[in-house]
Amino acid sequence: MTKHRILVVDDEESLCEILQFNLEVEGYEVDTADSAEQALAMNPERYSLILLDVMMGEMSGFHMAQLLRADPKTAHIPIIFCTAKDSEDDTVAGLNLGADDYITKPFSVREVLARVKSVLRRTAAQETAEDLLGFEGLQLDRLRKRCLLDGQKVPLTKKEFEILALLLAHRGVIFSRETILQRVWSDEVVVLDRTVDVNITRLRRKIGRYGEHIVTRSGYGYGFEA
Amino acid sequence: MTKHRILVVDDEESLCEILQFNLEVEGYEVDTADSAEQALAMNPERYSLILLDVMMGEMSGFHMAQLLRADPKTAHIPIIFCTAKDSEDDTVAGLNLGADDYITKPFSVREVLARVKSVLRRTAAQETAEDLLGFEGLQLDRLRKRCLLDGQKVPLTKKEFEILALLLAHRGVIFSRETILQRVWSDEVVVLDRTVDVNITRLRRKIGRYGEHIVTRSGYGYGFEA
DNA sequence: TCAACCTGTTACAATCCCGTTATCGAAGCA
DNA sequence: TGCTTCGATAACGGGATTGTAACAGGTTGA
Repeated sequence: MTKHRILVVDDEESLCEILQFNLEVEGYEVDTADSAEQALAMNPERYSLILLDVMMGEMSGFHMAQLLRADPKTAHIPIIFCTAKDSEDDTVAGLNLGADDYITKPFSVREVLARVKSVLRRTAAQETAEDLLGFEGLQLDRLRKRCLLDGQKVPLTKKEFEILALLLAHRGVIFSRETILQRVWSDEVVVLDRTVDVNITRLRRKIGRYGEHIVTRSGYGYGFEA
Repeated sequence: MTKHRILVVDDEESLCEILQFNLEVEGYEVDTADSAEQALAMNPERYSLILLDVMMGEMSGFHMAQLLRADPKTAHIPIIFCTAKDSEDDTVAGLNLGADDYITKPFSVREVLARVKSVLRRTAAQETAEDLLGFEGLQLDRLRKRCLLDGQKVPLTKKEFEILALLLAHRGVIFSRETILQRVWSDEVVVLDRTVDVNITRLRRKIGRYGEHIVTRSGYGYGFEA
């Protein structure tokens, strides 16, 4: 398991530092931003968790969360809200924007660490929860890293397997090449987006008649359709 | 959303009780059976999910799954297998019987809950499409980048899709060509505003009788009207 | 060490998207 | 009727997008 990267967004600099220090002690890689604008400018898609202050200067944390959710590159990233207010309205609104948890200020460092750990564990569990992905005679077993076509083993390479798993786990959804690169390749690796094309071609050929279920939406990307 | 009913089939009574208790805490309605025969006798078609032990007395879980799949009344019900063995043969056979997931014993209660939730979400998600934009028999699915006319797929190009999405999202509003160019094309790209006309024409033709709902306001622009 | 395999890049062909242009019709106005 | 303006539409073609074969560097394993 690679190190988790966490982005802390709060306009109180001292708070950012405290959180950064403590999270880094726990073994996370941490960056901080003191405004939503700054945070959005530093490639939020690279992080596996975002700690977000609700009350900030220009742009509120809620608004930023909305933007993150609207972009397919960042829509899946878990968000923990920090809020000083404990009015129900705020909380409810925040949760509907896809917050995965929230903490009310003032909070103890211990509390934050617990929430972070819990959210990361939960989302990690979700991603591996569906070990079996299938469509008719096509079965993916994520535990055994194996693909079966009508009960017959089909040797997929790692990349092919991961791409098919991604598409199959979100049947119907169209993923851009960029998103596929980000989710299947790690963030650090830089490859051309045409690489995705080539892997899709190889994948299509290997899964026989299900190849045509991997559809191309010109200008958008690829998806798995029934 | 009505409460989900879950049937737990396992010959270990204590295990049944533990699962029943925990699933009920999570808000599910749960019944248990200690044999495949008993389970089949209690109208399995009433359940939305079946948790099935592979190794049981007379009839194996696999065999029971086969029977469930053979009956159209129960063929659609998702099944999660519980198995102590992890031999390859068992798994392969299980997959072909249409298991939606499997868990190997010993398992934690947390793990079971996660799988149940995940499988139910997946099967439910297939029915309720998100991100839908529609007017009567005309549907736009933004995630799938797809347009349906009376349930029939209509192949729209990217530009056509984006324009229709814009108009449909703001029904009744008249957009100037300039605004449409700004929103659908990016700001950098420079094209003649007559280009919009042409794309509108192509779009109108493709969406059949709904073409006339895209109205022209001479001197102003275009909009979607009921 | 060699062979087999994985995988990113490149090149080229095929497709089709879509911007431009030209022509025509409709509406408004004198 | 003649003129002008605006929009509809057909047709063309350049260029963007995609599919795919081939190649090469890297890795793995015997």
